[in-house]
Amino acid sequence: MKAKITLKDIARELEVSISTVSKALKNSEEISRDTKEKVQAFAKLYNYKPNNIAISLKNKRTKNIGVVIPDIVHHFFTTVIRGIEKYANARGYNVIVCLSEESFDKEVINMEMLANGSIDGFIMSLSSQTQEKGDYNHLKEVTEQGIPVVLFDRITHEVECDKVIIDDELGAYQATNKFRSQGKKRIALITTDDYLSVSKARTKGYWKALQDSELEADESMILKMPSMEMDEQAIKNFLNTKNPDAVLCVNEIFAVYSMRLVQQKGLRIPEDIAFIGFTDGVLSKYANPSLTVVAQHGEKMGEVSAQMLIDKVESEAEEETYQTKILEPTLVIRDSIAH
Amino acid sequence: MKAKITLKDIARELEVSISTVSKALKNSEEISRDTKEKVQAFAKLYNYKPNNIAISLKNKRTKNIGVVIPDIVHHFFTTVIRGIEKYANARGYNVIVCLSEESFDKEVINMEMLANGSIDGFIMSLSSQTQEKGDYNHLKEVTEQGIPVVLFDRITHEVECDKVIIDDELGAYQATNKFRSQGKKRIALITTDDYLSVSKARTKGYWKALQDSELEADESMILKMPSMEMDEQAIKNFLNTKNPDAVLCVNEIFAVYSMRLVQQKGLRIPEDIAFIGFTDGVLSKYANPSLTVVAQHGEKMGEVSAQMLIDKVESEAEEETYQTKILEPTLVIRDSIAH
DNA sequence: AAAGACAACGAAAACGGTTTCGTGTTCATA
DNA sequence: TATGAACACGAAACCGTTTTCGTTGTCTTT
Repeated sequence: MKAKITLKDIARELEVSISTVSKALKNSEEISRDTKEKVQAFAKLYNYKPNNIAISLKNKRTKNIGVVIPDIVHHFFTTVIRGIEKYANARGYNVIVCLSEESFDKEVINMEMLANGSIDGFIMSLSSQTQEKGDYNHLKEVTEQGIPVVLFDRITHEVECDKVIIDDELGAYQATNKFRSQGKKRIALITTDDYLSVSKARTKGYWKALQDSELEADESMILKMPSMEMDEQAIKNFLNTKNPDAVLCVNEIFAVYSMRLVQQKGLRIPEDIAFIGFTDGVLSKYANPSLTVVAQHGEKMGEVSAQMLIDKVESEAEEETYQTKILEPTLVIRDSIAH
Repeated sequence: MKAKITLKDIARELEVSISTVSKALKNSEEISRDTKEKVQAFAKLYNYKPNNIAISLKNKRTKNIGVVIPDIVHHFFTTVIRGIEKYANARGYNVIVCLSEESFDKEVINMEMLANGSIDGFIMSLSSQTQEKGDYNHLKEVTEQGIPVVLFDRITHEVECDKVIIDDELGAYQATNKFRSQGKKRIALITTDDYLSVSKARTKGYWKALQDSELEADESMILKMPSMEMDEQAIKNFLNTKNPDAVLCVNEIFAVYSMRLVQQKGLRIPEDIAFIGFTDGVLSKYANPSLTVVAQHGEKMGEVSAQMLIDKVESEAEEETYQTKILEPTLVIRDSIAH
């Protein structure tokens, strides 16, 4: 086992000072050609690499960014991470991932762990419990310390920071209109409870589309699930009693499961009943029939978030200006609707 | 914006030395009751938290572990990360995720980035390019520096380190036997090229099961895809010409896609043709029919890997003993086979 | 009263770098 | 020959901790 070599080691071997070595390796003009060559050759030979921690301590920059998300076994978040990772890596940053598992406490603990020097900034999406509770003090504390934060997807307006969302309302609006334009009359919505900012926006878009049309918007055509978990029975009852001819679902799973249910009843998709979901994941692509979805462009969202964060981290100016970027969703047409 | 407070700040305010503050906060016996109370109260009031970076530099422990995987938009890897994260977090460690994107170069760069003090150890799964190339010098260098490494799933025996795998051969063997016991005669395998260690093992298990039976093992019943990407045409041709009555696939996607193909031909699943895949992801669960799979227990794998790594990191002893843990796969029976 | 024991604290080194500010040569210039 | 650049390098501070090793002052002991 050969341990890492340090500046001190090189200095001792070459009988020069540590400062000389440091400067020589940075090709400083102060150091003579001779010495520089000697030092650089030696460093290369012994594969010298500066210690990241020491550098971090010195310039108070870790080149790490903390990502705190509710769940990772979820296609959307996964693609966001990929986007963040790709962009951050290209700019020399590493990504520390922490999972809140939809728990407020875990979110707080994770942030505290990272906020003590481990990272230069946060990219986060709020846990459902946090959104339900409406307590954002942990976020405020961090921003007050001067640590930049970018919130994406599941955000709050109570914290002043940069934000990246997709226009969920627009996505739902367009999807609902798509149904209308295809002559669907009984358009249902399967969603989760309103405390999730995204579900709320989607419900709003759905509602608006109906109100903007000749169709009557009917509260009872909306099924609100208490959590992200599937309640199969609830969906079954809903579909049986409401008999919709089109269903908008706030995620893939609700949609795919619903499609199976109606297929078992002998209905044809999309002729008798059409489906649109949210999130363009594997499930949509390989479902039978393949599912039309409102794509959220998670990877793009990750990239944009990372860019905003790193730009802020690296900007000297202490401007207190925050922006919210709104990404446009797009409808990915597949076989669960007519086309 | 209130910046973080340091030991020095407390010392100045309270007119004691830095060492006294440090000791007081650690409840050292050296310090008088009075002083301790004063310091602790002050620290609490100003929400003092020690700087992680400084501590890392001091004791040469970062409490970070580096995870380098080929891809994150892949259910199996995602569950592994979750397992790692949960376990590591419980022991006070953070997880830095890097993606190699199946590229050898990226894998090398990522490891070098992290190996200079950023992490205490690695958990990795090799990129396909690395396995194809067979070049493991970057791993050897790291282990020679005394940085512990745990390899999982996509491993190599050329590097001395801890390893965690599932018994892929056994999984394929059992799946194939399942088909046999249900009277299937023409059992096909859809896999990827052999350089992926897991595919190789699965092919071996499949082959062994056939050789152990009265059925003849036939090379032409194996379709090897050149990469992880779907080649839809190749699968179509294969199924049409070979007419299997059972198909084992090394992942979910091949299986789900194949099921759709044969359904379009009017075949019934599982009566006419049965399917088993690998990886117990969302796709299997929500496919129509739902897919029987060899579950790989990714989360468990992550936990075990993290435990092995952290144990090694925290063990003083420089034992040079490495172990390979083999997890048992289990068959998750769903509707794509008779039951 | 001298000696040791002990309590309570501070100085300083160390972790591994970066950077500012000397300092001692050498050389050209007036 | 005295002056002053220019050059090449080193000393030391600094980032925020931990920890060892003094150094005081007080108290007990003989």
